[in-house]
Amino acid sequence: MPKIGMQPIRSSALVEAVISEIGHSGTMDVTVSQIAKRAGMSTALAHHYFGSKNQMFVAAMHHILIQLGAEFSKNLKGVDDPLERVEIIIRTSFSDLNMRQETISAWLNFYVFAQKSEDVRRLLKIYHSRLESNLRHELRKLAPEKAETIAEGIAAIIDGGYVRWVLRGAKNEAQHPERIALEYLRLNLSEHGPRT
Amino acid sequence: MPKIGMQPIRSSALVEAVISEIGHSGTMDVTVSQIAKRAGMSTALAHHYFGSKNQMFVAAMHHILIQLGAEFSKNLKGVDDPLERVEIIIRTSFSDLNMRQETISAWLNFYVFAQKSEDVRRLLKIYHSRLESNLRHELRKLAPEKAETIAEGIAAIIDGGYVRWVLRGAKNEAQHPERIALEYLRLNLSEHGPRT
Amino acid sequence: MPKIGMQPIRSSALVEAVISEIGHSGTMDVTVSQIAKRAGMSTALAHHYFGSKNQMFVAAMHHILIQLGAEFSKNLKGVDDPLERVEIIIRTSFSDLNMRQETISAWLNFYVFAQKSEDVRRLLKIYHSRLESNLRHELRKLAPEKAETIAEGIAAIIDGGYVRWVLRGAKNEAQHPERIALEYLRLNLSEHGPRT
Amino acid sequence: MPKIGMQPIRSSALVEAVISEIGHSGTMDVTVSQIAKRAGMSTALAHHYFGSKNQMFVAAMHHILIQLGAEFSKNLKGVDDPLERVEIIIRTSFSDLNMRQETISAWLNFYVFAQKSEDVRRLLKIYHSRLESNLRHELRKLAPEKAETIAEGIAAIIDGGYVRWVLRGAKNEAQHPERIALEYLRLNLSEHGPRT
DNA sequence: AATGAATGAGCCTTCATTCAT
DNA sequence: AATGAATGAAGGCTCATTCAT
Repeated sequence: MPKIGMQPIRSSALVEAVISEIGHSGTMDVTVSQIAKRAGMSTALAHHYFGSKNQMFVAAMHHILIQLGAEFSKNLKGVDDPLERVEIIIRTSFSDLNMRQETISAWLNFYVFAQKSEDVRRLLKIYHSRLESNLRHELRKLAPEKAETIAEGIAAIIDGGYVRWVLRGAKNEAQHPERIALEYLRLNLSEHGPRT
Repeated sequence: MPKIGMQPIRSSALVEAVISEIGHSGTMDVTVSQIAKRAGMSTALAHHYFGSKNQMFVAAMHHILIQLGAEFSKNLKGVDDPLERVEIIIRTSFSDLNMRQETISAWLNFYVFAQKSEDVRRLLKIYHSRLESNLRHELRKLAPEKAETIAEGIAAIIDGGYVRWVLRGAKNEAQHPERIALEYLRLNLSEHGPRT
Repeated sequence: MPKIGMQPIRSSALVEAVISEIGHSGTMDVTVSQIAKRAGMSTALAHHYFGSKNQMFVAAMHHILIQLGAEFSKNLKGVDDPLERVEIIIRTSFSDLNMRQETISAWLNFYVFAQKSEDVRRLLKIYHSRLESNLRHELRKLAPEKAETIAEGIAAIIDGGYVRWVLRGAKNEAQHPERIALEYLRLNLSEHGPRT
Repeated sequence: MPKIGMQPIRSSALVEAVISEIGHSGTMDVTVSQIAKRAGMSTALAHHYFGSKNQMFVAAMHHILIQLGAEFSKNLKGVDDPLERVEIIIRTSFSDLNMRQETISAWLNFYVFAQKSEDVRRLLKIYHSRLESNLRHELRKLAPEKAETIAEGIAAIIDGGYVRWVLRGAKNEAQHPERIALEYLRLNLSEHGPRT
């Protein structure tokens, strides 16, 4: 009596194990053993489902991006005001979920990994373009001639914020990247056409 | 009397080889073999001078930071105007030398490595505090009540800029982080008290 | 269901290979490769089962002692006469099995190894105390006031006998340590109270 | 101005370093580095004088034997009584100098090494034959028909005594091998022809 | 579906030894 | 006489991956 329908269960257990393990160790130097053990299965089974360690990483990256995308969608749903939408994008980027040391650590590692894995690089690029195109789309309505630049600025502050947040043990609310990004946005817009 | 004074030569050859090798492969998954070969010596000699692979990495990080610090010093020498000094810090951060894919790649990898190596973490922290304290020092003269925030913002744009620059193959001058950072600075200051 | 129950088979194959390899080479400078090859498996598997070369040695020592203990038990079973029991202990110590160059060589090496390995030192001490306590127990019935000394004497002759036997290639029956030990015992007892 | 006549100084420094180092570590797994450092010179110079690590060991063994031989000669000088001579041999074997953990440890290691090195094996054999022939020579005057056996017995107790002494941390004077050996001698002789 | 068993390949590290000076 | 410099060779150990069951 073989169990059926195990595949999705096993897969997501593994994906979460990958993220968790990377987050804890801070590196991608995690063994398939560690991952499999945390996912509660043998290494052989892990390979059975993913074929290779590499693909486990890719799947994990994919998972993070899907999840992040879903979070964006959910928070943006029903909101029409452009400024509000941009602010939501910023706030979501720095949500508690995304600021967890574990997540950022995995994220940072995937940035590095992208330089080796074509697959991950592609995933990241897609994610980046989507984020920026979203930003630009709204910003064009707010500050047409600077939209591109502001979008890139916000994106840079987001990425830089992650990196610095995880590196600096101490958390200083005054230096929370969310504040920085929102302020950056406000400044740009107020210059263009002052908002109250 | 034996052949003498090889140590500094070998050491710096190794350090450069480490950076170069990490830069090329994009990962810290480089073998001591590769490093030693690129530095033109045997792995045994590499170990003789550094004791372990880990310490080669630490030395390389150290080297990058020292070099960066020197570049800052040089460019800032003789400049007194606070605004000018901040702009120089930004421009130096994005100098051609520092924007080389090789350097940034190594840099990014060291960020990750910092989560494993106490030594590297310490080095990074020192560097960060120095950079930020420099920024704050000048910014207090320009915008006292926002100095902290602006400093953090600039630092975030710098780090985010690195990450995104190396990730995105294509270079778009409009999105060059230097422009973003300078504009960010200008905006903040012009709001505070318009400059000529 | 995988091939199962290999562990004990592999373990004992390895243990025997260790003893055999040490016996042949006369040193503990044997590589894991040699051991694994003689045991018919890869070095990786050897490490899988024992974790480290050191533990292979410890396991081998353990094995020798267990085996020796079993031999003693077997030969002593059902024998009640104290003198006979002491003689059996001596004879068993010098049984053909225990006098094999291979075994003694391993034995001698473990003596040396004990100075490095806490584990082996403990094993040896336990074995020694057990042997001596056995000897003393019987000797107290035969020569109460000299039991301790005789026991130590016999033990010394046993250990010295091993060492000299393996060192001296030529075997001279007149100098067989068994004879020496038995004679030593006889002398001590005859002085104390003549036997029939 | 090359220094002249350094050779004997360097040699004996090295020989002592070898013994010392083996004694401290309890193994022959000492590196030429360690030896050379303790002898206050470079490894290159150590090789210059001895050619190879192996020969350093051989020289050290040689040194120990020479020194032991000298001790015997000194103590036996002028003594004519056979019994007294045998007792002196025993007492010298267990002199404080020879019972030092360091010495015994080196000694034990050389026993093992003898199984690999033809040179050391030869040295040991010569030493053994000389010791035994001395013993036999005297014992023939005391107990002609048992001389061989007694000699071997004493020798076994000596070697066994060393081994057990170094193994057992605790020193129990009642179990000091010297006492055992002397008692063994007395017993054998008293049986043959009682002495007062 | 699942896993113990097994291994090839490779990596870091150590070390005896040689050489030029 | 003396040593820093340098390396080839080898060893212990790890790990991703495959396979038989």
